[in-house]
Amino acid sequence: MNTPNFTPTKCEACPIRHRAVCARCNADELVELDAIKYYRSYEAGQTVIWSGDKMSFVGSVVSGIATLTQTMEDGRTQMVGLLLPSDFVGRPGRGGAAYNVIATTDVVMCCFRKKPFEDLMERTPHIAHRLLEMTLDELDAAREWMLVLGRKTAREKIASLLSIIARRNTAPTPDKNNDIMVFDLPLTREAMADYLGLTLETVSRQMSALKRDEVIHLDGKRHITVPDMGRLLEEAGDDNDGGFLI
Amino acid sequence: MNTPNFTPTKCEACPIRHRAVCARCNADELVELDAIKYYRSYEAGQTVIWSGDKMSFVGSVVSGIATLTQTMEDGRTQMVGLLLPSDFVGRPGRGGAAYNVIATTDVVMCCFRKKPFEDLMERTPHIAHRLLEMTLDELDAAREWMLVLGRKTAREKIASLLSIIARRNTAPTPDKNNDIMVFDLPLTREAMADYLGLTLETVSRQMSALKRDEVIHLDGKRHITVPDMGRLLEEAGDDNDGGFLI
DNA sequence: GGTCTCAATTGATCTGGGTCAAAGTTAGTC
DNA sequence: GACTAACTTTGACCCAGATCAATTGAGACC
Repeated sequence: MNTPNFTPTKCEACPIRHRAVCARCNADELVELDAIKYYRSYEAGQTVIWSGDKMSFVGSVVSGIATLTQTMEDGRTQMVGLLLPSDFVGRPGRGGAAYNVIATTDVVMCCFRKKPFEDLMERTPHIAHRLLEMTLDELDAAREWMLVLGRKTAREKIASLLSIIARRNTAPTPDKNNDIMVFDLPLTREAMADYLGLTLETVSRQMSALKRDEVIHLDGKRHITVPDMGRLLEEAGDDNDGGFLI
Repeated sequence: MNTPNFTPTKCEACPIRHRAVCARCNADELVELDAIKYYRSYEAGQTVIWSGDKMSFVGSVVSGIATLTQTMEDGRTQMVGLLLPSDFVGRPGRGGAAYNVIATTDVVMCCFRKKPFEDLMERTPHIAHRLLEMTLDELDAAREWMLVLGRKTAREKIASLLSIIARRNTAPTPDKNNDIMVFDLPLTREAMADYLGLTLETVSRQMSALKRDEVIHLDGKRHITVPDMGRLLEEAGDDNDGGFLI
């Protein structure tokens, strides 16, 4: 696990400043970034980028949640990434998109036109370094997920997903050693299934089972309370500190 | 798919020169790299790096084959990467290793002490860029593999693995449109199973089935002939150009 | 309130791949 | 050539999760 040391700047709206670029950036870089920056909005369900399309921008999620998915001709789909606020989208130096990017909720993105961004990256090593950092994080996440997909049972998969979302979604609980976590599930059962390589029925059944066994509490379909994070991690199969995803 | 444009230099033994660094590197960089470079050998079966250990070097595979694996407490293991000659190992800027690296055959690695390499990277943007390129390639490969693990059948998984190895292993066939491919499988059935999220029995059965259906020919246990690559790709479920892994 | 729609649950049944077990190959090594 | 030991194949059986199908919410809108 790797927590970037960045010094937050004044611009709250644009995460790329904080996370993608600003580890040690200087005023000039910020001015340049501001000059090529703009915003885009997408509605829930809308496709942000189609796999294979050429991408004209890179950027990061400001608010909302998007997913990266791959699809086979016969319709089987696998989610390969989850984009939460402050996550970076785009592949500097690459022509086309490799996956579908789909807005799960309404999404606002902070974008930079690709060419100017790449030029800026060429001139400012900090940006390239920060991007390498982030890409290594994503690679770790993807490989962690390969273990989930290849070797875990349905119940373990669900627990793994919940613990990842809990970790990313919860404001640090005032509670002592954040045993308790409360959050809203940003995904439908079908989306969860696509992430986990399961069917939505299996997801539903395992959610019910975890609820029955009091590993989680469900309030409505989406609002979740985890009374004991340690227990959830056990269920996920990574007893230790493990399981850090995207 | 992304084929790096590198201009080969004189040093045949050290792939990092050619692939990791030398897209547009200059003489100074080469001299510096030479100064901090050394070689290591590992026997088949030997563990190169344990997950969690701090890594003192980065480098690349010169000869032989190694694997990246993750393991759960109860012994379930998932291979998350395959390292063939010229592949890069190590995570500049990161402290510890995230996976076990295991030599499948005898392996020779060309290594650079980590700190000097990072210092060099700091000074020479080309290296950081090249590393970003490579990491993006690995990320694509990992995500492609997530689709394989999450959504493909056993038969499709085997076909996917074989087509990847064929693509990486075969010298370009003199044959017209390289329909035919011949290569040696560098993995045991168990290693294949760990890569594909299957058991070795299932791998064996599916190999036999592909042989029976004449998708492949087996000569001994390891020497494989693919009479029609198009057919194999169909079996893998990626009809188009698809399936490019590591 | 009713009703339309879409997400989610639950049940019944089926099956691909896992598990357990035995037998066959191959490459060393003495 | 016989003896190991490690790898591989094949068979018989089982079960976790898929599939097919019906039911139950929970908003949103009139």
